[in-house]
Amino acid sequence: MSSPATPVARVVVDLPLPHLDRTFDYLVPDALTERAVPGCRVRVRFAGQLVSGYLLDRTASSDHTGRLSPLAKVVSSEPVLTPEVARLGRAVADRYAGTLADVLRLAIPPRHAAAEREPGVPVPPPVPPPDAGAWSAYPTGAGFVSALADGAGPRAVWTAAPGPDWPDLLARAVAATRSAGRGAVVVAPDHRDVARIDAALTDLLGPDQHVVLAADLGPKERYRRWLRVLRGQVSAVVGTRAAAFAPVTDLGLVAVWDDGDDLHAEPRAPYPHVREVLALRSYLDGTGLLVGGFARTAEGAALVAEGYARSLVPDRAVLRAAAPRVRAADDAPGGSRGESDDAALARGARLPTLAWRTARDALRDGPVLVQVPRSGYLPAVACARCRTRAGCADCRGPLALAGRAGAPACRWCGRAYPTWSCGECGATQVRAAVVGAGRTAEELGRAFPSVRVVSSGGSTGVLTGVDSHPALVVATPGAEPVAEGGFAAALLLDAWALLDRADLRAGEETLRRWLAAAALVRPADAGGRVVVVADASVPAVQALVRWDPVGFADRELADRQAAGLPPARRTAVLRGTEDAVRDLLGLAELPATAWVLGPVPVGDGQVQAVAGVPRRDGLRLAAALRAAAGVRSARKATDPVSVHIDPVALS
DNA sequence: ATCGTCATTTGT
DNA sequence: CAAATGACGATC
Repeated sequence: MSSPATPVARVVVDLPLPHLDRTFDYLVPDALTERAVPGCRVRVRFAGQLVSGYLLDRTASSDHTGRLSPLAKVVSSEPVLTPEVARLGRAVADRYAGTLADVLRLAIPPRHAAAEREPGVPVPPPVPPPDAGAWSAYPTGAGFVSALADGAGPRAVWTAAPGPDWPDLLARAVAATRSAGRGAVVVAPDHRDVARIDAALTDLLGPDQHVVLAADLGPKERYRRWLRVLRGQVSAVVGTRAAAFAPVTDLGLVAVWDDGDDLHAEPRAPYPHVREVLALRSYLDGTGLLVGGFARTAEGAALVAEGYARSLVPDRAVLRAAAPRVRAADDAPGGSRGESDDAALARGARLPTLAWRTARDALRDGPVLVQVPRSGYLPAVACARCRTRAGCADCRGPLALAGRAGAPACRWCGRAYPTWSCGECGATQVRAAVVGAGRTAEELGRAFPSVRVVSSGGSTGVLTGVDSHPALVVATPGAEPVAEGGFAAALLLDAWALLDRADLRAGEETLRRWLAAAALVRPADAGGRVVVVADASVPAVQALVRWDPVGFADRELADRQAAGLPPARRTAVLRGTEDAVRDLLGLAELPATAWVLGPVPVGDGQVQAVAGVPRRDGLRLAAALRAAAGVRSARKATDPVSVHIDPVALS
């Protein structure tokens, strides 16, 4: 028996230390040479300990000058780390100043040996090209779908027309991709949306062409389904966050629905965002990309602005026909002089008269959605008189109350404001943005005594759907059920609580939630009405009234450009003890274009610093921070610094 | 955790 | 001036 041609295994060790984020060479013993295939899980002796890893590939020789240790064990020959996912994982780690091992922990589910032993399932038959369906309501929609059916990789940021069609449109994009013999990945923020897309795919293609990957399946079922994807037995995947890394063979399309939802932001290091992972994937593998939602994020607008993706929007006439009539009612409840009966009742419900009348009239025709804010947001600080959000004069960050009775301070740059005056009206008093949500259902019940009131979200659990009978449906954002035949009306309440969030994306996030609720309402011609209780001069309110998420996103992007915020600039938020953060910043050779704010205390003995660079220097920023983290970890520096690139909430 | 490297100490 | 010792850093 001669020795094999490739006796060396390049191994990624599963350790979280940045300075060990590279491959290590091991000698493949003759006894393991058959089983030690590229992509398989292995165990190796590393610095005296037995650690897990992935065999990246086999080579004839090693650059390493010292002696090579033997591979200790091949855990399984299943090639779970495909070359595509290895490359994607490397790119995601580089983008987010993280390690490949950390990304692979997100991308590859834990092994379940019993699931691995099970026999495969038959590959489903080919799919015929679908017709464009409701995509024909979009001037470039049919072209997008037919490009996918031709096996091309079109890229689009899609702003969906209101209504219940969107899962079907996603399913048609997947079907077109499958008809070209290629695979697809669709990621949605939560299980309800995954279930809707799953249902649409089943309607269009039957149950066998796709698989649902979700975190709540249990380890065995999760791994079983993931293996079906890995083994090429199924080529269309719909799922939550982690599905973005699904090892689909011959991938032709990656899609994300509602990319503004925070659930798309991974909470574990290195904190990658689904949209960014999929955009990278489309770039690396030349696949189609579909970034969709009723709203458009500034990041989506940036993909269009830089020419990476086309804007996919409904024809203006179609939009007019599909959207409800939206009006703004300002905050003041009830009428003024010579109060009518209506106004008195409205006052009891703490509703503007317009909102109350709209609900009353719509309740003759069907269910009415009432969107109320979730409780528990960090209170930002606003002017006590005119309610304008208090912002930092230096960096435009949000002001928040530092302690119980402390002065307002900027949450980004730390500047304190012992005295403050409102830029709009000159008042010097501030108030915390108070969130009052719980009482709403109760008060509405009193204002509409004969009407059924149901709740969704919060402590009551989430409803998926309601029937077409009159009812008040009180829901928190993201928990709105679908109504059979659409809601007759929606009231969007306590807008200031949403707009006051101490967050860079407050306006964008507020509009996203409003659009999601308003999209569940019947078209204007069918009587659909929406009342948003907010000052009509607020840009998010205007964008809702005119149903113009694209214009809003373009302005948001321009504002962020002017303010030097993501996505125009790439930012890194560093958190840890003061010594650790200063140590890291001292070691990091940041690009010359970088600015640094802070560090400022964020409580718990931790501080935060923010570094920003122009977008084109983003990889350099991440590389510098990762190198500095590597130096620290090589020195066995204890107190860690978390590095978070372009966090969703810059606060 | 363990091993190798290299500077320093120690014994002749 | 060679062998022994130990601090340090890399870890294949």
